[in-house]
Amino acid sequence: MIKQKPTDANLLSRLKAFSWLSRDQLEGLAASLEPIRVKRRETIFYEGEISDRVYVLLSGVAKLMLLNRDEKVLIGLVGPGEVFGVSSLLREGTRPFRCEAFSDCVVGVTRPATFVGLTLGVPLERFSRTLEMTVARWWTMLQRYTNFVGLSVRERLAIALLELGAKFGAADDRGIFITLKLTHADLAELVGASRQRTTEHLIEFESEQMIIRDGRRLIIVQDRLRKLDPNVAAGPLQRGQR
Amino acid sequence: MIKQKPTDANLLSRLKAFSWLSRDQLEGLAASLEPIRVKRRETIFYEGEISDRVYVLLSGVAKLMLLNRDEKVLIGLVGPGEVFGVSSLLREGTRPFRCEAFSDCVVGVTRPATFVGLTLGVPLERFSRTLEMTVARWWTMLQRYTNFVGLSVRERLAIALLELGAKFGAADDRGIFITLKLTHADLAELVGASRQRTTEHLIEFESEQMIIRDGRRLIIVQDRLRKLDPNVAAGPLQRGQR
DNA sequence: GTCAAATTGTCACCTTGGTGACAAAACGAC
DNA sequence: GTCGTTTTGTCACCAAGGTGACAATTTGAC
Repeated sequence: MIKQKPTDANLLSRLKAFSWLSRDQLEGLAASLEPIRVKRRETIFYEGEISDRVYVLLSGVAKLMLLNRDEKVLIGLVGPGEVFGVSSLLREGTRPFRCEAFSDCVVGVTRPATFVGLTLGVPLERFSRTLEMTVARWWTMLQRYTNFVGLSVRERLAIALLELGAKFGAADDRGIFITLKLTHADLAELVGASRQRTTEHLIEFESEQMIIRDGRRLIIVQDRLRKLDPNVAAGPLQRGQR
Repeated sequence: MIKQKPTDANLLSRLKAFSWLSRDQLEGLAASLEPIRVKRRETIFYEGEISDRVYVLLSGVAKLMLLNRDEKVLIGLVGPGEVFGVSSLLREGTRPFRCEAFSDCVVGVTRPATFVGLTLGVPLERFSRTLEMTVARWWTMLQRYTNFVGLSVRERLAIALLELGAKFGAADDRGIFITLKLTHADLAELVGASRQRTTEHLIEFESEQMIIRDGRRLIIVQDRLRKLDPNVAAGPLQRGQR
């Protein structure tokens, strides 16, 4: 990455995402953005890194991707004028995705607090909390779906059960008791599989003692199920991991 | 749905999502929330409806789902203390998902402007713009992934090409010219398919004149491709549609 | 308690799409 | 232009998982 001369407010004002900002705001933002050149194929940030910067793509195209188990999933392309690296606006702090330049890019970099202060005029903490309260679900669901790509029904089912346990579970001496009455069809919908396969996998899980069935309620044995979750099994993500 | 007596600030303060709010904020919010009882299986809102309310789940469990083509996809479960129906915080205005009570629920309903005013102390418009600038990508990607569930490679590829056209396309007399040099492998990653199948489908698309290949660049013929996109083909969503 | 409706358990069959393996073609660095 | 590297085009093979069809079981409404 190579530094460039400071960003110009006029340039920003031409990007539609910023058109609603006042002249003062544009100037403040332009001044705070540190412009950086990134060449094609170079990485802008890695998954697992601490996310303490927000980025504005000034020119070029970048791609967001996830390294799922061994294969990578392209999550989306970022075009000029888009703000990305937005996980830094949440308090929880690491990047879930990797971002790399798809073509040569110029990227403006700034600090989340500055960005939020300038555009909204509210302290970052307050904004983060509001985001967490409202749109964090999108975030969670997005990570869920992207993680699901390329996984087998067995794995997706294991993950779904763990999530249910985390959200609707009560500790029990045998594991985590799920306090919902879920039919196999519900579970199937949740993981995007057919009812029949879901039934079969549940029976399999039971025989492997990953779950216990108490009538129509489920008790999940976290430790065993977690072995099926590739994200957990692989350990925390680290920069440079292949 | 049946109305209930007004919500209590003490109840809210016990929900962890709201724990950071001041006593005053909690009281304001409690006063503005109109509590409604919803019985199991009843619908809280339909996809396609105008979204002009925010909801707080006070008790029970609700489910969010998408009606994809003929089959429904369960997107996620909402537990007590969660805020949902958050698309109303964006300016663009209809519900992408359907929400129904999974068990008997008590839901607090309020207006987005009131909600944002009380929690953030900023006008809704300003907040919406900021959301659109920052986290709208999550939203878009989430809709993308949920729509992908249950679709064939052919359909996913068609959708991806349309998206690329919308984002990186330039009008051309033959269709929309995609200004990126994408390899089949890139496209394959984007739709979650193997490179080989992607090649085959592209050839198929070409022979059906849904795309034109100009060297390694693509020109897409929107009208034809769109027939493959189940969301478009079905026409705009309407309440009560089966 | 009774009975219809919903849920679960099992199968056989068949489609979709992943994989590895190459050859042909196109590209790009020199 | 030349030559190694990418990318594209094609196949045959195989595994995962969807589907329809039932029987067995459980549930819940009355």
